[in-house]
Amino acid sequence: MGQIRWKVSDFAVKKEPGQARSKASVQAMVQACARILERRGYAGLSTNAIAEVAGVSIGSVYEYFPGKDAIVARLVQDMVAEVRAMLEGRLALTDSRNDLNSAMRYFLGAIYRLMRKHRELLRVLVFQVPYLHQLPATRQLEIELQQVLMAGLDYTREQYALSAQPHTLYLMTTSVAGTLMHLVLVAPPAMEPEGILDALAEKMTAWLIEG
Amino acid sequence: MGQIRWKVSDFAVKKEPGQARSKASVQAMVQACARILERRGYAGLSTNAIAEVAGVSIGSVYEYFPGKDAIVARLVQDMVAEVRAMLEGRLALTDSRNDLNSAMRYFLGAIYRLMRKHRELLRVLVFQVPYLHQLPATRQLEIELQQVLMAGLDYTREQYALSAQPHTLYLMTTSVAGTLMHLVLVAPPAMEPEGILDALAEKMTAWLIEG
Amino acid sequence: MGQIRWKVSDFAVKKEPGQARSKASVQAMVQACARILERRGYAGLSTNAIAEVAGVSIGSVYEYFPGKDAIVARLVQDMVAEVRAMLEGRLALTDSRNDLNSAMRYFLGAIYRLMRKHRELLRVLVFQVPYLHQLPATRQLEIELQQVLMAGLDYTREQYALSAQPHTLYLMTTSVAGTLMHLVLVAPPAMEPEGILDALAEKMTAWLIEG
Amino acid sequence: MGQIRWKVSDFAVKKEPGQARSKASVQAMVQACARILERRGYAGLSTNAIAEVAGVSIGSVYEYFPGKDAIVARLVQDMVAEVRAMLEGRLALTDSRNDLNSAMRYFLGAIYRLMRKHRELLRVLVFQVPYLHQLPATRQLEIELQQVLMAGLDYTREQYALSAQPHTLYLMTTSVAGTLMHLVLVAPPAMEPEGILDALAEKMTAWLIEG
DNA sequence: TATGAATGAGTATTCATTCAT
DNA sequence: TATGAATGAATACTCATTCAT
Repeated sequence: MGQIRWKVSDFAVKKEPGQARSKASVQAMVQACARILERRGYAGLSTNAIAEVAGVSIGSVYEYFPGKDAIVARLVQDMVAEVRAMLEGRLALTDSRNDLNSAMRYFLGAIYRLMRKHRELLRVLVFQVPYLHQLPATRQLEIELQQVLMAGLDYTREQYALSAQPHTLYLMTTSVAGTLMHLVLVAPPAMEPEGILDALAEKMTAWLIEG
Repeated sequence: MGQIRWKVSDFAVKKEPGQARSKASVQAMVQACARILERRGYAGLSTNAIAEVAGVSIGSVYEYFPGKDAIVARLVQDMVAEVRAMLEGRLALTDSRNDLNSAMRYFLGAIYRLMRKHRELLRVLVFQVPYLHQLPATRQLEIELQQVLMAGLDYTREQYALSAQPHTLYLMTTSVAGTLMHLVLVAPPAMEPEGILDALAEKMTAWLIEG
Repeated sequence: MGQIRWKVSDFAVKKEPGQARSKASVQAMVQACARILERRGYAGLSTNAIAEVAGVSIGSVYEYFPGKDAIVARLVQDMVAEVRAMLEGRLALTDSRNDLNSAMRYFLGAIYRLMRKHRELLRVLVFQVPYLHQLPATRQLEIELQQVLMAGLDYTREQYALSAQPHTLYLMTTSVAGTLMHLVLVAPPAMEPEGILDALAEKMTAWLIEG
Repeated sequence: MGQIRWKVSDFAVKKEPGQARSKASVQAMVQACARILERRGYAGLSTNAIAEVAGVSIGSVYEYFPGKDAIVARLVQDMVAEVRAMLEGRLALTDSRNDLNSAMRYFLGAIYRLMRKHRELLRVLVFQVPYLHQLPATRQLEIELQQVLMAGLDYTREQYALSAQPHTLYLMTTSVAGTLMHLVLVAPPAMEPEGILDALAEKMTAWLIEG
């Protein structure tokens, strides 16, 4: 019977790899986990499969992780780190003083491309991993995205006469998330995304300025 | 090993129940499926569990369904039928000629309440059932929602000077979906939904009218 | 890591066999368990081995028992039932009024022969099964043996001028148990048991009569 | 699959520790083995656990012992040495010429207290370690106990008119063993042991003198 | 000598599915 | 039609043991 509640320890690592060889093994397991999720889905993920694809023994898997879910958690953590690094890099380069709409469009595009890059993995994580929302990394990402948004908002508020209503920030995040998710995971490839992102950026900017 | 591709026959019924008793059995299985999904998640769903909860023998399950996924498919079909019935009922009662914003708000509220009612089941279906988007009923629902929206749009277009841009309809559906999903499945109960739905309706109406 | 505390449910049967075929399967599993314990010891007992020796599938084992310990518990239960049946049969046949020493010798011999019969199985149960003393059947047997002894004592007390001291009954049971255990499980076969049982019966009778 | 026959080499040490540090490591492993047996039982004993509790590496364990059973063997050896030392010390202090019953009582009490001291460890060794009776130390202890008893008997035979029958010595050892085992490992703590030991000593002395 | 990462055979357990009754 | 006993492939996880450093 599948479990329905998860303990923090399900997602914790057992032992941090010390030597270089250990680090490589752990990395191989996490990568193997990603490949299997993409190709076989969460139901096709097993510790034995991870060991095989990673080229390590099953014993080594349990040396470092208490079970497959901890490897998934680590994978999500790594992906969140990638998002964070990308956002920080972009933020340093951006100058939203000139044009709020351009800045908005720029970020939407960046996030869209990152999601596209991990399309199949993202699909499985979102639509199949039952505990995704309980993972520390997921929770942390949501918090950080809010902070980035709020910081950007405060920053630009000085430049523009921003008059966002109370719920606008919430509607923005959920709307953008809904659109990007559909665009990346559901919409047919035929649907041209650039125009949609243009329109989305425009509308979001309008929400910010006009309230 | 979990499968990654599903055939149409995985979701088909084996035999339509003829007698009243058979109908009751099938209904019991579908209801049992719903209860187990809510309480134990997709990983906790098994054909044996369905038989036990439904109070029928495991043999009977395979008499009517090729496997558990066909029962899930049937459950989704029933839920889609419920949505459809609700929407049709609402549409008949609504007169959007008077106030586009009120009509919009009215529908958002109706959908929100229906989603709330099936909160936990919806959560499992969306975040755990790997083949949800491949189900005929799911695909059909998306098409019908589009049609309802377009029909409503055509109807109201005569009343108002609607000037929606090419992508507006797409952005509306994805934004509304994203907001409702978050509101129902992710947001803390403390977050007061009525105000958010007010704001959402207002913004969506504005998109329609102002383009 | 091996467990150190056992729950009652570890020893309970999952489902009572109803049909004749089921009963035969369960009996085959219990017999297989006995054969494996005799030949390979408790460390060599596994659910897979039980299934193989019993000629049933591993699935069937778990159909009726939650694990191997429940099968061991059932085996002990059956053996206790055999002891009980033997004792009751002997008691009905015995007339201790004539000769207390003969009656004592008679019972010691009967118990000794039963223990001899299950020599290797008994050895493994006593010296290897960690939870033997926690089993309901074991506890029950101890209680019943005390009762039989006390009843016999009360009965014979009327015939003889029995003057057993307070601790004599306790010393009798532990001494007899110690001697029989050693005789059956430890002593070399060369050691002629009949003479020892004669001497033991004589001494135990003396304890009873002379206090 | 657990083994059922043990070779002498399973219980032999690989290498005698030379330096002081090595001696300390070996001692730590043996002590760790005792602690684990007490707390987790034989099923909870593993070489990895021994290494961890002893604070040495798993490699070191295999440097000095061929496996966990050799460590158990060494532990039993140490315990037997403790019994031997205790007995020799007691024997030197005892003068059984004055009172045979007092001497008997004295020894029973000494052995009882030693068994009490190692109660839980003794329970696991006796009821769970499958090869306990095959261990050289165990065999040696049985022989020595017989010798001590015989020597004491010869010595006291000169003082008293001892007329023990052929099997009396055997019955004494098995009865005493059975009673002490039950008193230490099975009987509830409520059962007052001193009175029982008094009665046992009295009866055993009587066997010696009266035959 | 000492370390501890890595190995992999072995064991418990589940669950979709079949088929004799 | 309905039943439910039986099957066995698949999966999670442990632990004795080796060997490169």
